[in-house]
Amino acid sequence: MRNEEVARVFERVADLLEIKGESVYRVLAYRRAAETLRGYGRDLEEVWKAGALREIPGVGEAIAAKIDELLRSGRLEYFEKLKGEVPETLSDLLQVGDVGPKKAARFWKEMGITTIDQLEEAARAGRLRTLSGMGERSEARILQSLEALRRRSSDRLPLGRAVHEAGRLLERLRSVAGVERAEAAGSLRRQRETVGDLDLIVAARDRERVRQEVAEWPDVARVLGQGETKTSLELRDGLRVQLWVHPPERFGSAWLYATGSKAHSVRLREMALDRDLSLSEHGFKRADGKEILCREEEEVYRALELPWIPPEIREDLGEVEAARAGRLPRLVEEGDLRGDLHAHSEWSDGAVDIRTLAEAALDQGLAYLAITDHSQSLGMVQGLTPERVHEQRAEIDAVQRSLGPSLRILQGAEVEILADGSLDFPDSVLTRLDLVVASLHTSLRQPRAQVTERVLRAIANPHVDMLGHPTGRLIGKRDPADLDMEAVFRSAAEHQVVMEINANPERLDLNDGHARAALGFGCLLAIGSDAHHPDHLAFRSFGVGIARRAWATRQNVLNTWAAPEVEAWLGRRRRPGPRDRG
DNA sequence: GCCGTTTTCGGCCCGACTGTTTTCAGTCG
Repeated sequence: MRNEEVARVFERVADLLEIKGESVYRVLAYRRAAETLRGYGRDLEEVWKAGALREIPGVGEAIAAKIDELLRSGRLEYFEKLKGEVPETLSDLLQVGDVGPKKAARFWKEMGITTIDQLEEAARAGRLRTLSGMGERSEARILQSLEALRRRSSDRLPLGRAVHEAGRLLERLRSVAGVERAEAAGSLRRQRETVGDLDLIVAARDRERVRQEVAEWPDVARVLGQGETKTSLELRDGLRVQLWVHPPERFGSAWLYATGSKAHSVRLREMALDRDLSLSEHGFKRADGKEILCREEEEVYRALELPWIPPEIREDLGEVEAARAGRLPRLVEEGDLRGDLHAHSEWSDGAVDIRTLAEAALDQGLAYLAITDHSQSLGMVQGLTPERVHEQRAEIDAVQRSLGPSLRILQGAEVEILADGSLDFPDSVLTRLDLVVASLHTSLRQPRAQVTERVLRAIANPHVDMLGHPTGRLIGKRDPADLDMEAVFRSAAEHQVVMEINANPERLDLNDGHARAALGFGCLLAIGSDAHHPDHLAFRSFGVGIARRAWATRQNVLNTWAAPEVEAWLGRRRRPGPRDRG
C-alpha cells in the first residue's frame, strides 16, 4: 500500500469517528497522521520494513500498529468495525460546505440520510428545515454548497494558475484607496503544489470600503460570507477567495495566521501560552489583558524568541525545533539560480530557435543555459537522431560565438530511458554531449520492480548526469510511476546523478516531500524549467518553491553554482570510470 | 490518539461568522 492509500484510510477513520462523536483530539490525531503520510517523501513500506514507523511525526503506538496491520493484510479491522457502526458514505457529506460532523450525524439518525444524493433530495423537498435548529436559510445554504461541490472540479488549483489569479486580484486590491498592503497568504504563499482556495490579506484602516469594493467586482459570483475582518467570495469560475482585512499595526500577526499552516500556527500558540501570552490573528494578549501588536511577522516570532521562519517550511515538520536551536537552513532563493539545465528548442518540440531561447535566458540574468532536446525514440516530439545532434552542435557553437561569453550555452539532451532501462543514444553520442538528462516519458505504468530497475539502470549509466522529472507525474492528470524512491535516491547519491526538480507547474517533479527525502540521502538537486518557450524560463520560481519546501539550501542545488563550477563538475563526470558498463 | 528542557498523565489554539437561538452551537480556517 502506498502512503496515499493509508492516508485515505486514516482520513475516513477520522471522519467516522467525528460523526460518531468521539473525542476531537482522537479525530485530530488521525487527521494529522493522514496529512503527514501524504506529504512524506519516504515510502511508508520502506519505513515500515526499517521498523521506523514511530519516527514519523504524529505516529504513536496505536497508529503505528494500524499501519502495520494495513501493510501486512491490506485491511484494518478497526476501520471495518467502525463502518459497521457509522455508514461510510456519511464521510462524503462532510465535503459539503456548512455540513460538519454534528449535522451529518443528525441527518443520518433523524432522517436516515447517508449519501449526498439523499441530502440534496431532502433539501430540495424542504425537509431539512423541519429539524430543530435548522431553518430555511440553513437549508438554502446547504443547497448552494451542494451546487458548488458539483461545479467545483474535485481537484485543487495548480499553483501556476493560483499564482496568476492571485496576482490579478492583489493588483486590484492595491489600487483600492486606503489599502496600504495586499499580500497572498495560505497554501499559495507556502508554495504548495496545489491550492484549495485563494487566501488574500489586506492592511487598511477603512475595512468597510475594501469590503464594498470587492463585493462589486465583476467576476464575483456571490459573497459567501462577510463579517468584520473576513470576506468569503466565490468567483464566476468557481474559485473561492478568502479575504482578510486588518489594520496595519496588526498586519504581522494577521498575515502569519492567514498563511498557516494550521499545524504551524498551533505550535506557535502553544509556545505563546508557555510564556503566559495568548496569540491570535489580532496579536498577543497578556494575562493582564494588555495587547502586544505586531505590524510584521518578525515581531511575532521575536516575542517567542524565534527567528522569522520562511512560509514554505511552516508545516510543523521540524521547523519550530530547528528555529529554536538556531539551525534553520538558509533556503535557496530564486536569485541564487545562475542557470537553467533543462530547456527545449525547435530542434525538437520547443517553440523557438536556440538563439531566441538563449537571448531570453540572457535577458533574465542567467549565466548559462543547457539546450536539452529530446532523443530519437520520441517521434511525436521530433526527437533528435545522432546526426541531428551533431548538426545542432554547430548551431550552438555559432550562437555561442555571436552572443559572446556572457551566456554559456551547453549542448545537452533529454534522453529517453527505454522500456528496458537502456538509453536512447549510443555511448558515442552521449559522450559528446555536455549534459545528459535521462527521463521517462513512456511505459510509465510498468510494475514497481520493473520500472524501478529501469531507472536504476539509467542512473548507473556513467554518462547520465541528471534524472529529469523522476516520477513522470502530471499533476491531476497522470499518476507518478510506481518507483521505489528510496532505492532511486540511494543509487543517485552513490553515482552522483543529480535529481531534477522539474519546475513546470504541471509537473513539480520531484515534489516537496521527495526532494526533502532525496537531500536526506545526500543527493544533489537541480531546478529545471523544462522550457518549451522563452516565457517558460520563468517557471523556475515554482521549482524554487518546491526546493524551499524541501529545506534545500543554495549548496544543494547544482544550478546555483557558477558556470565554470558546473562545467567542471560535469566534465569530471565525463571521464570514463571503473563502473562503466555502458 | 499523541506527546514531554515541567509531565508517562493530563493536557492538547483561537477567533470569525452564521443562523437560530434569547445565550449558543456548529462550522470553518
